[in-house]
Amino acid sequence: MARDSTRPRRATIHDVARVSGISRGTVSRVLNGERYVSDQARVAVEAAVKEVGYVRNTAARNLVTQRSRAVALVVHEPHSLVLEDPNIGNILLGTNAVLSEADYQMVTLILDSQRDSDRVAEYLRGGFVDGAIILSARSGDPIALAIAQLGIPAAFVGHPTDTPDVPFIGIDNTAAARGITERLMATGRRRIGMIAAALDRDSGSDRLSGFTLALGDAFDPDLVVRYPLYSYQTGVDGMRELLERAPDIDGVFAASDAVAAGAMDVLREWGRSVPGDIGIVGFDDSSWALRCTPALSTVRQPADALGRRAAQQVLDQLAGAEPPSGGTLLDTEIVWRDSA
Amino acid sequence: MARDSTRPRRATIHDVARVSGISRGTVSRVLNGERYVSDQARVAVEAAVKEVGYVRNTAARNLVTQRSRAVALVVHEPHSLVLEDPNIGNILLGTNAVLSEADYQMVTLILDSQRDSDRVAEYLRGGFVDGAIILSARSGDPIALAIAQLGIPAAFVGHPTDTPDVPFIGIDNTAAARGITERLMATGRRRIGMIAAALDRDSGSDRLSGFTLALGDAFDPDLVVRYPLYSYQTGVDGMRELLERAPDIDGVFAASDAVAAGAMDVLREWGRSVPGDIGIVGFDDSSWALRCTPALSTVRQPADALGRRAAQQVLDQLAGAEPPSGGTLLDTEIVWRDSA
DNA sequence: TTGTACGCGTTATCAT
DNA sequence: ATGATAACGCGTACAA
Repeated sequence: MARDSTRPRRATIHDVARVSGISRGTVSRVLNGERYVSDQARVAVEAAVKEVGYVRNTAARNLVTQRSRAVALVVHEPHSLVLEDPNIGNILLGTNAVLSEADYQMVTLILDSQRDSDRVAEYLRGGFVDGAIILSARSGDPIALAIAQLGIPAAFVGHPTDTPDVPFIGIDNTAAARGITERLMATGRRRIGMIAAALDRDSGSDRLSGFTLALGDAFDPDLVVRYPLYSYQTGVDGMRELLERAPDIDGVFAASDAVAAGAMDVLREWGRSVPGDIGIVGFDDSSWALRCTPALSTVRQPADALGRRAAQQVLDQLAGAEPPSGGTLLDTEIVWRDSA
Repeated sequence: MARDSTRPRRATIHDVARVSGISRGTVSRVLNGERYVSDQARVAVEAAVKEVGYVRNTAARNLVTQRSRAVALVVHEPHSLVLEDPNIGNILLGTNAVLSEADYQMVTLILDSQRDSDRVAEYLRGGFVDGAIILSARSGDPIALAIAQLGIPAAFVGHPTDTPDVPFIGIDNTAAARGITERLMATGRRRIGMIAAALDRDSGSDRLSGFTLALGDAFDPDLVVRYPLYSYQTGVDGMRELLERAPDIDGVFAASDAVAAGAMDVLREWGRSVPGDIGIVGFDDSSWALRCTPALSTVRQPADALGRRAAQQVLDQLAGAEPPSGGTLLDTEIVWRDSA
């Protein structure tokens, strides 16, 4: 196809060389601030650059230098979840902070459909990025596959079950869930239920495991309800279901703060006081937690640190370090407030 | 720098040609599914591709085809705002949907510091994207400058004041704010205040203008408090300030739903009933609105549509259309619930 | 239908 | 210190 003739062609090094009467090689050297260029040449080149309005084509440069100084952040969440999950934003900011500090460009790729999936895989293969960080990959993820096959430096945030080769940064959801459930038990509750969510991901199923472990013999499967998403609506529906199944329930572990918020609104509606009649705890320590009345007891997840560590992991590999065989688990912290 | 010798070199068309015994030109044709290739050649090439594990270097292809099939979405929000603003996620999803449909890759660039700003400008200039969509650019934005200087197809979401050349998609904040304020006045309130925010952006200052216009002679500057961010905390602080200044206040226009939520929590704390003692309205119709008790009356902003239209605008320009000289304003809608 | 050769815009090597 | 010239990986006009 012929070049689009409506917009003027971008100036190239060629043009600068022609106008300044200096060879391309020297022009390139000036542009990159290398030594061994005369002041005379430098001045002439700089003038020519201004005259023709030259801006470097980084894509072409990358072709020859074989690197792009860009790292992809792949966000693999369907639709609304991107909006509801408070951790994503913090992970993203943490990642960006570290990459930015190292003068790498973070390129965020959002997956919202199968079609996106294929295109993102193509993008990753295309040589536009030197490495990748993947958020919450699912089982059989084509992206994870592309990464593995391509062998570029990468790290997962979260713990994908079926891609053992790539390092990951996560938290110990099981231990954290167990911890806060035990704390809830210690307040003297006898009938404790859980609103579980996102069981197709390690975070969701691990939180349920932790809950089960904590209760031990006291575990009653009827007191667990399961929903696909970590959402406010899940809390609303889940709490209603629990109250109908077991009107005598006196404690609830919600799989996330948003879920807990939904549950608390239902409790108010039903005239159950918190923490008087029912104690409730959440997970994430997101902005939801402080908005609840009473303020929510929950687990603090170091989302920002997760992003930072994942980014650092990729940077290390870029610098030549071997990727660690296993993963890294960051510490969580119980934040005890007034809801239990 | 010598090629990194630790990782094996990626296979190229060259390798495929060598292994299959077919020329590079024909290999390229097979790869692009062009006509005029014999089945024999096609089969041989496909076998060789598998054998050497060839994947196309899209970056190199872009260099010769002079386009990337990627569009940048530049999110220019400091830190926490990315997390709090519910519109951003929806705009982002709308944009991605349209670009994805047209088989364009959306590349999201997050700006969180001055350093990011320079690097993103460099990225935009680098030839990695065919166009750009800019969210909430500020005055004197270096990104907006780079866009204008570069002359690539672009569109703003929101209405930057000092970059007149680039088309924008927005809403009429002034009219919408005026509309909901008038509606609030119609409920019989006499002392109406506003918690204004983000006055450094058109959305913030326009909402204040609309409020002022609606009140007309009844406008009392003492009943307006100003804060930098559209946040829950702004609502908390702002409502306290208003109550201290004017204990007899009976109506509040909050600059966003998050602000309104903060304000309502303070009102509860102070023992003022909503809507009994005080009527309150917000802006955005985000998830905050339904979480408030009572449910918040607010202005619905078509965030998803904003993203879609901006993307379409860029695609049109990419297809050769002239950028419209002015901007496009999408309709808002008052959603009247129970808080006023 | 296929192969050859050139160009995309840049950096890197090697003389000079 | 500088200028030719060869890559980088790919598409494509042209010739065959």
